Amino acid sequence: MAGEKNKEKLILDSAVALFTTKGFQSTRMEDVAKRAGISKGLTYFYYKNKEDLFMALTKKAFDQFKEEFREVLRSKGKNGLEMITDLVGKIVFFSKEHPVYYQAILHFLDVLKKYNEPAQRMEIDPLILDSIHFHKLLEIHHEPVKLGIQMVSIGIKDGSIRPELQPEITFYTIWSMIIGFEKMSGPVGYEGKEAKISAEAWLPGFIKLMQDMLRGTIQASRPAIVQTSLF
Amino acid sequence: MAGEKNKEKLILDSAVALFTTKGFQSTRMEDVAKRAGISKGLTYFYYKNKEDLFMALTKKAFDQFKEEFREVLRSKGKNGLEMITDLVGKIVFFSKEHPVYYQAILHFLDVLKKYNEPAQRMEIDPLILDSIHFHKLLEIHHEPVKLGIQMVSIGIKDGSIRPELQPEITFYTIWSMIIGFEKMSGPVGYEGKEAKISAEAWLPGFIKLMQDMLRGTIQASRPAIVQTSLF
Amino acid sequence: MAGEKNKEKLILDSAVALFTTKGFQSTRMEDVAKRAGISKGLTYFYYKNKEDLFMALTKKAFDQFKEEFREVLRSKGKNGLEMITDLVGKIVFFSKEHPVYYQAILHFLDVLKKYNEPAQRMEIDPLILDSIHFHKLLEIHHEPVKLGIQMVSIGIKDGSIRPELQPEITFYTIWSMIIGFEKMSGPVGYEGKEAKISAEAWLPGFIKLMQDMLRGTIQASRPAIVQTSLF
Amino acid sequence: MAGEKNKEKLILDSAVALFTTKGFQSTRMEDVAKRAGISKGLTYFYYKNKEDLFMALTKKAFDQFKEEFREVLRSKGKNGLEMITDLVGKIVFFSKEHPVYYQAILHFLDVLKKYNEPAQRMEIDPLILDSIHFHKLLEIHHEPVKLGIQMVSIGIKDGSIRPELQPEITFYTIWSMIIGFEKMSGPVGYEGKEAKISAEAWLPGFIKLMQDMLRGTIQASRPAIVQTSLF
DNA sequence: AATGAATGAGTCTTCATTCAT
DNA sequence: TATGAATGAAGACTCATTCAT
Repeated sequence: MAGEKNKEKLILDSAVALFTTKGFQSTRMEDVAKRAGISKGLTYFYYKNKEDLFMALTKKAFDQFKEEFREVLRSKGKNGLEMITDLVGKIVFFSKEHPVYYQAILHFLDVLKKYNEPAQRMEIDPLILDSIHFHKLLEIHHEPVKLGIQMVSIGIKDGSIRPELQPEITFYTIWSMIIGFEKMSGPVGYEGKEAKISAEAWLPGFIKLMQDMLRGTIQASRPAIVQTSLF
Repeated sequence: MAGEKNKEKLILDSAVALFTTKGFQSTRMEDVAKRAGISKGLTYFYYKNKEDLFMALTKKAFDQFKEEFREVLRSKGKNGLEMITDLVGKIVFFSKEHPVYYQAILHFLDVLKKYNEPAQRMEIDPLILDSIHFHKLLEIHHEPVKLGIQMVSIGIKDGSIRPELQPEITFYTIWSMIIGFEKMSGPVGYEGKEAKISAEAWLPGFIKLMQDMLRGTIQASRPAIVQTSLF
Repeated sequence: MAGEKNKEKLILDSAVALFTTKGFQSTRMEDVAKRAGISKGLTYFYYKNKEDLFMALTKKAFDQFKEEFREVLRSKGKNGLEMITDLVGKIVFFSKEHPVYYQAILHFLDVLKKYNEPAQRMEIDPLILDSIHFHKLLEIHHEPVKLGIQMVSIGIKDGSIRPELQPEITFYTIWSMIIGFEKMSGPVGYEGKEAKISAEAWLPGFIKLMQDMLRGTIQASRPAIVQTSLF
Repeated sequence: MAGEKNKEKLILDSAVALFTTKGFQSTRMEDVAKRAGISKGLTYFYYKNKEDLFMALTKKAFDQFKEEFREVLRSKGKNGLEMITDLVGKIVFFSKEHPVYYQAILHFLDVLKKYNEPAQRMEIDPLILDSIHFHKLLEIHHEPVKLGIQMVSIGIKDGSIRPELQPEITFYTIWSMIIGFEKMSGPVGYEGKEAKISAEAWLPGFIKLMQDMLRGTIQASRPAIVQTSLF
């Protein structure tokens, strides 16, 4: 039937939903199948095993993630610094909207770290190394980064970012900041005796610091560019 | 006998060693016991269950982590910015020397995020919530951060850090950068066709960017303070 | 194939055999599976857990038990007192032929006692309360009793049982006697210095006493109705 | 110190309390020790193992049980039937006051049944056969019964019980009834759709039936002797 | 493509019991 | 007598994966 989603996608969507609430480990393949409205066996027809399914999900996460970068690049009338600022907002939003995708990306970075260190490569689950989706990821994982670097380059050209900065190093640093920001929203949100700031209060300050870092001069007169539309 | 370590510590050390090579999931309690030279049962005498053992390990990780912060604060003759710079180096080093401790800390941040979000608190493994060590962690996890904030304050006072910065926000942002830096050392190290920089090449640039962010003015004449002794 | 028993029944039969010789506690699920000629996992496919399996067995015990009552009621040409007498013989026989079924029934009565006492309901193993078979048992456990009460009513109508007796109280009392009789066959059979009677010698006297109780008059001329065919 | 109960008794009391609420299986030796205020090891000094402890408890149960019989026999001015009636009330009360003692007695009867059947003797837990208390029980378990038989004999002599009854068979039958009565209070108490009588309503009818059985003639004019003081 | 019964390796955890002190 | 750390056998249960149909 025309209106019927293909099974492969059905399974993936089911996995996303379940991984979101129960996590990868605690989600059973049987439940993935049940939620997708198919049999357990069929799941294994489309995905070799649980890890393969997760790698497929990770691949989709990267595709979606890259799309966020593309959208920023497509936006007209913005300088490089504004693009980067937009991007930060988009990624923070992305991590809230698609927590599983975001976690999958982080997980892939961990695997990649081991993969790039010959001594640790053997510690990676063989099922992951087997997955065709993992190998696709090895090919494409840098694409979002490439787009990000492009934004920094644009910023340097249009003067919104300090000319002496190296685009690669700069963008990697920006992404680092973002990744860490997400991790830190746990302790920051703690309403206990000693917590001073909340996650919401932190974001503008965080973005401003990043902008200062990129601009290199303190421009108190010109307020920091902060998205508020997203939250 | 004087040379005899107490069993509790023996177990913890064994767990650290095994978690390092095999990971938490793949490590069997039986192996932890075996490596510690004791019986399986005794492991459960000292730690309620595997999660409790991991929480104890996490507690130790935080203690050790805090010690790194303390050491930096103790060092005489350094201004705030230098302290922060030292700290970054120390943490990067710490994550390499004690990867399990570092991972345990990151894992705790994830749990904490859920813990602080009432809707997600129930998604946390009950065994974790049961652990006395988890509750100790809730009490002390902010201590390293507090010391870090202190460093920023010192930097502001001694003029090495821009006076208009808010210490809390600033330090959280710094820590974010560091956490992200570690995560990103995976893709960065990728020697594939498109990778431009290596992790080693990134660190100095990363630190310089951070310093620029904190100093707020570009001081081309005065080179960035970069530890090289650590690597 | 026609001759192939379904697995569910195979497991139950295996459990009956093993519980008979080793008891519930000492029987391992793995052995149940092995004896049934299947894998351990399949056992858990059909029965949630060991308690669930035992409840399923108990359900079957009640069904079988009820069948004994039905058979007595179906027998033509017997008055109520003769029916009751038959029933006693059948139950005594049943307890010898299917000791596990009999024990399961007694065990269920113990659980039921707790279940009916709100303060003790929480002392029941949660796995039992979870079992769907337990809830079926709650629905049907009174059915054999109902048939027994019917027999007493028949006896009252046909004059073989004293008219002033209340059927419910009377039948419950009869069943009590039977249950106790089984329990007591232990000490009675003791061939030690002080034991006076054996279980075999007791049964006829036991039945006669019961009949006297029901008839209410001593009819020395008419001998007591005792099954001898069963033993 | 004079006021200090001896440890042996302390342990036994602790066991009684714990077995009452959690049952034998679910009670851990450690908890028995803790509640007794002593160490786990000492428990094993006084009792060889858990089964031995339980057999000691059973022995105490029989002693106490026998005391109930003695009290009835000591009471002056009662005929045999009245004594039996008193006894029933006392036992029913005993089972409520000391549920663990009562269960221990029933459990012993089950073991005894196996013990008396050579083919099943090997199915008995060897630890039970090892227990010195078990062997004491083999010596004394018939004592309460002996006293009960005595009561029936008295009843026959004083004319309150039918002369043609055999004391042994008769008393065993009475005890059977009582044991069964206790078991049946579970289903009887069920307030569901089909339950006709409650446990409280049943007891008087039960006692009357027993009395009718013993007396052998219906004496409508002389009301049944029913204890009410106990409930 | 699709099903779901069947498999069995994998592990945590409990607890009665012992023994050095 | 008394302690409590230490042992280790025992067993329930899960779940990814397979395969006959």
